[in-house]
Amino acid sequence: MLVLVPLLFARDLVLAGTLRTHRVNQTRVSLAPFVERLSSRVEFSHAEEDAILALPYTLRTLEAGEHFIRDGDKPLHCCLMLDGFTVRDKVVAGGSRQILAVHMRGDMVDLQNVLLERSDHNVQALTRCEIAVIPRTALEELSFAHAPVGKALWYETLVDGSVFREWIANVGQRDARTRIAHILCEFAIRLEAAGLAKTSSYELPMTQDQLADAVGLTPVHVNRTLMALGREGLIERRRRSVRIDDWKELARVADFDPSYLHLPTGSPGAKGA
Amino acid sequence: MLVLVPLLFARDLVLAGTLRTHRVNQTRVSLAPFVERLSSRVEFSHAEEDAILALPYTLRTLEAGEHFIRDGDKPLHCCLMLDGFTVRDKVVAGGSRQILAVHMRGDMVDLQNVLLERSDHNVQALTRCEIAVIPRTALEELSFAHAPVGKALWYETLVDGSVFREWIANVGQRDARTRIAHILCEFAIRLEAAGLAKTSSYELPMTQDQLADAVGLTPVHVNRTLMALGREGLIERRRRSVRIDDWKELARVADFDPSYLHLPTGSPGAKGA
DNA sequence: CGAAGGGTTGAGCCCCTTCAATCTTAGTGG
DNA sequence: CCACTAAGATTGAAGGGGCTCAACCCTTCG
Repeated sequence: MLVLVPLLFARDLVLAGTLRTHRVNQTRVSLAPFVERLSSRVEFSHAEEDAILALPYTLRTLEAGEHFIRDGDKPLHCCLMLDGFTVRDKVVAGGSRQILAVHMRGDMVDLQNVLLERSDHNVQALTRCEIAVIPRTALEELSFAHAPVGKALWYETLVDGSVFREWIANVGQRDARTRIAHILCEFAIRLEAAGLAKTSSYELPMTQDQLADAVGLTPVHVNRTLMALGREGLIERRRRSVRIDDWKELARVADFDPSYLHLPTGSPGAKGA
Repeated sequence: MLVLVPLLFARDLVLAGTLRTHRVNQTRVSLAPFVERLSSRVEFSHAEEDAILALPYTLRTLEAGEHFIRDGDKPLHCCLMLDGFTVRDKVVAGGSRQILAVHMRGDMVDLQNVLLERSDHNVQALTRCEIAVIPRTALEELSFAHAPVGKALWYETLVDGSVFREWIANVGQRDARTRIAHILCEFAIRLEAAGLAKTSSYELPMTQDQLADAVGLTPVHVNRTLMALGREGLIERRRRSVRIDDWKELARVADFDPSYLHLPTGSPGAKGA
């Protein structure tokens, strides 16, 4: 089931030529962003950094639309996003689906698999993705062998939970205009934090149908609302590309306060407050 | 700010007379249900159990409606529910609020405060509550000193996250009838798991206004929907008391599958599948 | 150049909201 | 024991935000 794809991963790394011959080196390079991400919140010793870099993993490419984990599976691994976008979703009776979270480079998807045996939702690739597949047992052992690593991973799952809470409020209480503006703001901040775009301008990683599933509206109404936001001069769009013309006003309309993202201090999230 | 209330706590304990003189004994008695809860998922040694029981804490009574933590606070403690009900909620622009979670005896509220510095939501008492207030530093130290304890607490927060995901799907995709039936089913299972009621009959811990805030509907529509569920013979109500006449049918209508609650095996959740 | 996926727009409808009134129940004080 | 009160539950009527259905358009790609 797991496929080694040694030549296709983190697109901005230029070490492809050496990968096949330097397996250890490949390992160190691929998980390095993971170490950086975790260490933005917890201080690591060199030994701990090395332990993270020594985690066993398999590189894998997912095609757009491919399901990686399905509701009810008992996954034996977690995946670290190296490139591309994935979503987590649930399908309810009647067949409609709710997107629960969108993940991008640097995110650890489904870290709850470290401890929860059975997955309660699907994980699907939005775009072609490169992921590092890490056995749950390795993550569990590492977490408890090195307390700071465990702390950092626990922290990640707590932030996950915080975003879920904001999403409950988003779909539960806000009208379409506010709801969509809010998710546009969230993407802006998170994409910039991940080094994938500037807050003022980015490529939306999803279609309007998918956006609709994320905010609990119909695609038709998402479209009308996006058009309206454009007409009001808050954003400009051309297909998937989004430009935020008036960040402050959009954030106001969106009722957006980035503190729920719990970004490390110094991140762009600060500007949104 | 923290008040010792030595005579009012876990109502089914009959040791009130000895509390003032046997501080150590009081401690052990009050956190015992906490040990039991955690050990349903992780195996503890005697030393670990003792370490949990030795956690410092303060007993406190909250009056109905009282806010315990507010959005933006930097809480230095977590609270273990000994009796009563609390909710976590967020208030959005415009003033409407979304209830994010309902907590009952045995639940550890706001365990994310162990690592996240700033609270992103409020915690409010629904009814009069007895809680054990535990310093976050004590929980953090314990978690990393005793890996199984850390594992159990991490587990608790992951289950929290799983419930949040289900709530996103609930408010995002389901119609009023399904949504309300779903939350009634969730309460039934959780109340029974907490030993507070039978699945077939329980006391709803909230008013229809509060229920409305939990499911993202108006109180008026919640009322109409409850009345309709009653007319259809799925439930019977008299004020807050709920009796489920046809569990299987209600669960079907609710699109309810309790696996998202990740209850320990052997819990009543099994029957809902 | 044709097909396919996704974006855009219109018309009509319905679920849920809003506003407002009435009813029920529990609690209080005389 | 009963009036009084307040909180919460219930019901009605009317309106609107978002849905459904369906058509059309635009871009990309083979």
